[in-house]
Amino acid sequence: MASGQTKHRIIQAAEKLFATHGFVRASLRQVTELAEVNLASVNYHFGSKENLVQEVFRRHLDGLNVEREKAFDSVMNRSSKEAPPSLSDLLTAFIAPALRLSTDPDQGEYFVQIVTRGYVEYKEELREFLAREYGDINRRFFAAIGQHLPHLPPDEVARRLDFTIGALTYSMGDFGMTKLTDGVDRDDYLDATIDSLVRFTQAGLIRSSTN
Amino acid sequence: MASGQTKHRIIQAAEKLFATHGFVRASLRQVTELAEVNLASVNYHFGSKENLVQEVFRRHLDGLNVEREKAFDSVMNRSSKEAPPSLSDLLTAFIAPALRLSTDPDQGEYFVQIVTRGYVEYKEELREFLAREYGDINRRFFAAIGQHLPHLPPDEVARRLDFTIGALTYSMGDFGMTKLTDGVDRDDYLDATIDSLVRFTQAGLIRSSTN
DNA sequence: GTTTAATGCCAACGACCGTTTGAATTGGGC
DNA sequence: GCCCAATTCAAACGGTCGTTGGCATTAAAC
Repeated sequence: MASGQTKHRIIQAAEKLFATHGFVRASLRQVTELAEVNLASVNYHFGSKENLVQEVFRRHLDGLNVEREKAFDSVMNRSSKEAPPSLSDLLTAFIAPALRLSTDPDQGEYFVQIVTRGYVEYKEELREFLAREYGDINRRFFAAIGQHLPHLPPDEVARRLDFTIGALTYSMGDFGMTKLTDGVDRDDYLDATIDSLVRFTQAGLIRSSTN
Repeated sequence: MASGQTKHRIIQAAEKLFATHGFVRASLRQVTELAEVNLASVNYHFGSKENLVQEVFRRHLDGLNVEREKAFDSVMNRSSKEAPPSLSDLLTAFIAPALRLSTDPDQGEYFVQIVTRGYVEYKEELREFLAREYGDINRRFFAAIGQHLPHLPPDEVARRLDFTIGALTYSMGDFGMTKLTDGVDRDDYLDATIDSLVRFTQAGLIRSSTN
């Protein structure tokens, strides 16, 4: 078998089983059986199960990170000091890559479940990892969004951003689950969800001070 | 040891370990060691680890369910056909019990993590369980909230309710984590978060159709 | 064709798991 | 004090786990 083939087969099988059964429940015997490779090859190619786990969900998170950077840069490049990006554009850039990736049948069939599992099963470690790898782009997004809420105290801005992230995160999981009904185009439904979520969070962010 | 003592000690220890290490990772040996009871007593009192797991997170979910029922009934009883409950009151009734429970140092120190773990590790089973046990109160909430959005198509209402649940769910986890800063009273911060979330979701629900 | 390093494979190891067994211990009812 | 049911306990069982060691196979280098 050509080099790299085995590694790839293992990762593919691991993604599927980790997503459906969790990192702990899914055993290397199940993974290697699904991948149709020898049991020992996991430790040969990855060193340990722990390393395989890390490689699996790092791959997905890296993908999302790249897309988010692209979306942010694209929005900022289209704007200027005189005409800063609209809140709607910023939110779309923040939301769309995540929702898109979570429904991409090639890249992210198991993306959401992988991240969710990782977040729950490796709570502290993943939290640090996210802060380290995502901290930058998130801070830039939040700074840009925060400029649309100059009248609010910082902790209230932080709270509303948390609500925004929460709505997005839940949508990713729920969408992947999936409420797509027959006869509705996948991309159409995705676009409708993105649009709906952008409007929802925008209204929540700027208008939640009224009664 | 008085009867019931052992059972209680096991549940207490199990809650802590299940929350911090997950249902799979936390072994009965760890649980019984922390509880300072004999290993076999788990199977004696609960029959199996699976039963213990179910009892642990059922206890929390039951508690939340009761609080939610109370809050819903309270809001509805204060209203009439001529003066239906306001959206703000409905959202408060929907949100407050969950956030309160998730920050109650006695009842819910591990509540959020328990539910999150359960949701991830027992995906399908917990989903059915939630639909069976919570379906009723949730449907009643959604019906009452939906009456404030009569102009919207049902699937758009459903989406916005998902966003609402997402913001709440995320807040529960994040709040418990916790961003409470020194010198700020716990209840004050909780009330501020409830208020902020109610306003955020209210704005998102009724005003997200504008640009 | 021979050498050599990389990779695949089989079998086994020790560790930990949930569960069960059967005997010891407890404590209330008589 | 004795009985009996409930509970606790130490020990072990069978099974699965991640990992490893040693040997077979491959394929590129010379």
